[in-house]
Amino acid sequence: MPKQKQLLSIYSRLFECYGPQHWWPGETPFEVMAGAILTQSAAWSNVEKAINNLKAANALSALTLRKLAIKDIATLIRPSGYYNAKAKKLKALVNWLGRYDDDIPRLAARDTAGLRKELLAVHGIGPETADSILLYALDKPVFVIDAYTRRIFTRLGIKPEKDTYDEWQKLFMNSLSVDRRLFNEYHALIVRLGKKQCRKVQKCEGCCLKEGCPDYTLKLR
DNA sequence: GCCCAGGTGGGTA
DNA sequence: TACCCACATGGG
Repeated sequence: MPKQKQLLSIYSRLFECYGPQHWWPGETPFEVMAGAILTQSAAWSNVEKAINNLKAANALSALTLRKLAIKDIATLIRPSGYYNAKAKKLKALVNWLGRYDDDIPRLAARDTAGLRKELLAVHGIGPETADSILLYALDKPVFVIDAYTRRIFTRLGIKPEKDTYDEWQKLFMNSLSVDRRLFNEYHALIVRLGKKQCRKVQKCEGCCLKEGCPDYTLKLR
């Protein structure tokens, strides 16, 4: 089967099984941006706690975060883990936004490639975080690659020659139509499936995505 | 107590 | 370029 058909077929099966995911879980573009940093190597349940702390302190805006000291930001986002490192990263993000007067619609109007390059130059924003911001906060058609994507598709026998972020992204973006809604839903569904991975390989019932589990098939639910 | 979660940056060979 | 490691909380 051609790669394009395989990817669309997997997407259909995921969508039929789980339905629309309504991603990203965030009320404003800025909340999405902050969430993209806070969720780095962290469970979303912990990120929610951090975001709620920021909301309660009226600190979930670029303006407030620029005024706050790094150690005070760190205290608020403590539940998300790596709080000192992430406080610095949030500072870098809001300082960058300040160069555009925190005008997110104005940002969104700029070209995707140029924006991506600038995001990657911000401390704490790597390719996955940059693409999450582009797709979920700025509505740009880029495919987000994460650990789940690599793990699931490798086990399905679909992977690029080189195991790099850019190669993975090309695999999806060259095989699918460039459609932000498709990219949005597809990535959200991948995470939904990935989160179901079985923790006990010995008792796997077909849901496990871990390396070494003999029973894995893309048996959903 | 142990494992892991929607990564990234910095240092070393 | 290709590895290592630090960064840290909370749920299963």
